[in-house]
Formats: sequence, structure tokens, C-alpha cells
Amino acid sequence: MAGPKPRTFKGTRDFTPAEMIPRERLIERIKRVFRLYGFSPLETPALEMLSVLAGKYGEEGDKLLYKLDYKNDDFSSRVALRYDLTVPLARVVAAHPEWPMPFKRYQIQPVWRADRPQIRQGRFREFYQCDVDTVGAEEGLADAEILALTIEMLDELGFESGDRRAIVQLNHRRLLEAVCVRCGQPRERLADFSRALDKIDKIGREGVNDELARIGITGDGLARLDEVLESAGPNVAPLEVADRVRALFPGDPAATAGVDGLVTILRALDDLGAPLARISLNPALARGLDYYTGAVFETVLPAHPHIGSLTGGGRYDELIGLYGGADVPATGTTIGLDRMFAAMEQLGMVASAGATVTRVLLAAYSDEQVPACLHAVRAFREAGVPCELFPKAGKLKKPFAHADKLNIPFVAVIGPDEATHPDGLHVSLKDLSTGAQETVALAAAVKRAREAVLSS
RNA sequence: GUCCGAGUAGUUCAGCUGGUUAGAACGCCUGACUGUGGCUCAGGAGGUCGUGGGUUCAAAUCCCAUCUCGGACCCCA
Repeated sequence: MAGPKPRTFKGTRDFTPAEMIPRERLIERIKRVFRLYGFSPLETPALEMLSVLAGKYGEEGDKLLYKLDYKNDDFSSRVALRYDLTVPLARVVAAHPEWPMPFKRYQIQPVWRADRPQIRQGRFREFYQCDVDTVGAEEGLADAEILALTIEMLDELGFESGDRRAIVQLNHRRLLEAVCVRCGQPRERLADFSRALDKIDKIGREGVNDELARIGITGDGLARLDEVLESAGPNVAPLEVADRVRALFPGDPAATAGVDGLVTILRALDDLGAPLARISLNPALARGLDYYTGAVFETVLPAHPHIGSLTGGGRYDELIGLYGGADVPATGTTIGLDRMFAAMEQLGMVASAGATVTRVLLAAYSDEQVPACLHAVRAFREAGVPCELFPKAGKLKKPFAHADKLNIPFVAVIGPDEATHPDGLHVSLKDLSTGAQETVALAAAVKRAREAVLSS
């Protein structure tokens, strides 16, 4: 008679109150920055027509789509769980050519990938993305704004210095294309080439050489790649890197377009007051998704390479046009909420908040005091203090132990003495962190609890 | 998709080369404390040792299969 095991599907998980409380706080902080930059909320369905998603992410991405066959064999009715939030955005925008441009939206929703989960890396099959995108603006300010916002958010969350310091890496698809050609490869090999190059942080220059050898780049090609990689370095300012790279490609249209794009973005970033020291122009950065056409960026924690990128994005000027209308330029980034949260947990940046939002637990000494307790509960709630009555009167040990376990800061007891106090209803308010307890009028107790709640 | 490692109380694990009733810590419940948590102390509940098969007088322990979980690749948030 054993029922099914109460487990979640591989790579998915429940979020307990103890996890949701800091998680919601994190989401609020991210949203606040999004709104500050003028992005408005959008939501789209979890399910998309398969035809909308297929072929947008590259070979790997297509394999990772969760496909559903809800009417057998009818291909036109096939649907899939969304893989990211960018492609759904492109669909929405393509469906509304009348919308005023630029269109700036943020979107915080789960996405699904049929991946092999790896918890320590903050990698799941169901995870939340927080996307911000600007549609209808050419390369430049819009991209700079996305990056400025990214840095501002990272700093606000505490990824500013020491081993928590996050770096935003920046590159450009056109430049990558030029580098590929420079190494003697046809443009068609760009995907293989970039994939190999992108691993440089993980497997080092030697490893990259091995990979490149496999696609036929050796000797001279490697030397020409070296010149490009040497122009960047951990302590070289991004604009300096841009100058050096430009000098390596005189008259090359792709490289010039790429470098020009990057320089425009960097100048705008500087004008926006963003710290350029947090930007690293990395000619090896590739990013996997097919739809990027211009600048690409991602955030890494140099001190914690195993965690993977915290954010990732780029410009995709040709994606929206795939839905039949005109091309509309667009750029944006994704904040990986779960990866961010995993990083914050591993770096001790998440304060354990306890498993409840309740701040005051009312306890009745006996059933006679329950009405007085309910009266008090109402008073706390009217003052904005989250509060509840322990449902069983008597045995004060129970509510106290309960409050202790859930980290509720205050217990308010009402017994015969408090209920029949000559100066009106009193409560005995105990601060569980200090153990201090005093019997005061209800209004005074509410005031004290309110002050404590506001200051935390 | 490829390659490793692990599955024993609610949780984290111990249990050596097979040998009586399978243990610890933490957690949980009760009491010491008939108006009060955390600390201490005394009790208590809780396990078909992932599942199926095999070897053996005897299997948590050895072998095979299977499922699940974790890690490294690949890729990505």
C-alpha cells in the first residue's frame, strides 16, 4: 500500500519558507534596479508553440528543449516548455509591430532545460531567469544601460570586492568572426572556433590549442590568435584593449564594426557613471546561443570558477525578424536567479531569516484568554506587525518552543493577570533573543514590536 | 549524450577483509519545570540496510542487474 515516493522531478525543487523568504527579498532588490532603469514588467506563458522555439538556440539548445506532444502526431500542435525568456519576448514583439519603440521590459519567470543538473554549479532543469531587454534601439546606449544596470545590481547584492568581486566580461560577435578568419578559418567554423576559445578560463591556453588543433588551427593560426589574446589582460583597461585589438585588424570591416560597437558601449557606460574597472574586454568570450549578432556579455566570479556565469546576454538584431516581420534590433541580459542564489549561499551572503514571516506569536494561558488574544492579534496586525495566535491554549512551553524553532522574535502571553489588569488589557511581551520580558499595556507592546520590525 | 562515485533512522554518517537482537550525532516526542523557548539531565518513538536476483550454513557487508542521487565532461543561467 505504499504510495508514490514524495519526490520532485530530477533537477527541480521545492522552495521552503526558509528559502523563499530570502529569495523573495533578492527578487525585490533585482526588480527595484530594473524599474529604476525604466524597464516594465512582462510575463509570457510557460508553454510555447514548438515552432516558435525550435531552431533559435543552436544545436545544443534544441536538444535541451522539453517537448510536449499534446495531440498525437499533429506536428502543428506541438508545444514546448520555454527555454529562455528572450525568444518569447521576440515573439511578443513580432506580434505587436505597432508598439512604440524602444520597448523596455523585465521578466522574472522560470525556464526549463532538459539538462544534466549540477547543484553545486547552481544548475537545474527548472530555474528562474530575470531578464531585462531593450527592443528597438541600435547598438550603443541600450547595451551600455544593460551593463550599467548589471553592475549596479551586482554591487547592491554584495558582489563588489574581495573573493565576491564579480566581473562583467564583454566581447563582440563581429570581432570574434574577424578573429576566426584571422586564424585561417572560414566563417562557417565560427561556432566550433568560439566554443573552443571560450573555454580558455577553464582549460587554459594549452587546452584551447588542443581543441583548436582538432578543427585544423595550428602553428601560424595559433600565433595570430596569440596576438589578439595578448592585447587583453586582467589589468588592461577595456578601452585600451579595444585600441590594441583595432590595431591588429587594419581595414578589416568585421573587426572594425565589432570594436566600434564596443567602444561606443564603453564610452556610454563611462558617461552613465558605471565603473569601467568592473568591465573586462575579453576577446575569447563567445556565449553559446546562436541568436547573438553583436555585443555579448556575461558575469563571472573570478575567485569561484566552478559556479559558472551569474548573468549572460547580448545583442540579437536578427531574432525578431525570424517571425516574419522586419528585423528589429534588440539587446538584453539574463540574471540567473538560482545561480546567483547558489553563489550567495556558498559565499555566506544569505542571512538565515528563519522559517516564518511572523514577528509576534500570541499565546493564551487558557481558553478564557483566547478572545483577548484575538483582540491583541488584530492590534498587532493593524500596526503592520505580522502576527499569529498559537492555536492551542495552555502549556506555554509549546508556543515558546514553537517560536524558538521558527525564529519568531517575540512571544506575547495573555493570562488572567494580563486580561484583567486594572489599566486595561495588558500583554507579557518577551523578546526571545535577549530573554527580557515585561508586562505592558497592549498599545505599548504593539509599539515596541512595530519598532523592532521596522528596524530589521 | 560520455566517464566516475554513492545509496544504512527525519538528516549527516559509522558499521574493517561476510558471523548473534544494525549504531552514533543532530532532529523529533515525553518528563525534570502545573504561566515561558534556547542550556543541562532522564526516558521514548523511529530502519523490509534503494529495489530485484545470485553466491553462502550465514549478506548492510561479496557478485550481477535495475532504479535513484551526487560529481567531472559537453553545454549553459
